[in-house]
Amino acid sequence: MTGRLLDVYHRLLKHYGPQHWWPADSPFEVIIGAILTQSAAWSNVEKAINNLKSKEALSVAALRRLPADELARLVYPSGYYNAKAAKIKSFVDWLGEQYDGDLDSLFRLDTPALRRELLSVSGVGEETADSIMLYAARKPIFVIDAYTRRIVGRLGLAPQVDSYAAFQELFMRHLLPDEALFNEYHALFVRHGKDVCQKSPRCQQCCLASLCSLHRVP
DNA sequence: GGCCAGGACACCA
DNA sequence: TGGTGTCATGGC
Repeated sequence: MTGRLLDVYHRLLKHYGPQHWWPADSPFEVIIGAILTQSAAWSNVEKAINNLKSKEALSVAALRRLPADELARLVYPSGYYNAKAAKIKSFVDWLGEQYDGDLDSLFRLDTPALRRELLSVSGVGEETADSIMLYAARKPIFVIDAYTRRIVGRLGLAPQVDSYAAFQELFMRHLLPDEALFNEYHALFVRHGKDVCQKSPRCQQCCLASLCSLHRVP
């Protein structure tokens, strides 16, 4: 399995090149982006983040001061704006109260403790927590998203149990814990998912077509 | 006009 | 425990 997973990775990397993830100027911006991108197109998240930057609201202190309705207005383009404003509020209030607003002290926790802590925050689920750990705290943990599940499924590599943990285990068990590898691999899955696998007919020309179960003789 | 996008959570059986 | 509804804008 290790060889197959690395083969897929190298094919994607060769085809698309490095993705330079996460597209953000700071670890804190990664976190806000991770919340805003929940079930949203990244182009819409960029608009919301630019709104926050233009109001100089992209900091723990500024977001804690900002009234919820005003925050909702700024993140409006990313959709679910009331829900996402509440999630951002819950995160920055929690970070302020528990860690004095200091991300470095949060990120000093070991990986299991950090994951538990992040999951305790309302609005932070498994994918968001893992995205924060990989792309903001730079911990070697594999992020699973809808694209990853879809592509892994088409490759015929999906685990028996259809759960986040089972998909994550597939990568964590068979790959060495390598933050740079996990960073690039997940970014490539997303790139490939956007680029090709949303449109299954085009998958015949995609760089993974020869591995894909859609094109194997049953 | 319909579908989907780098999910999470409450609720119900 | 697993399925379903809700939250909602913007691009194609």
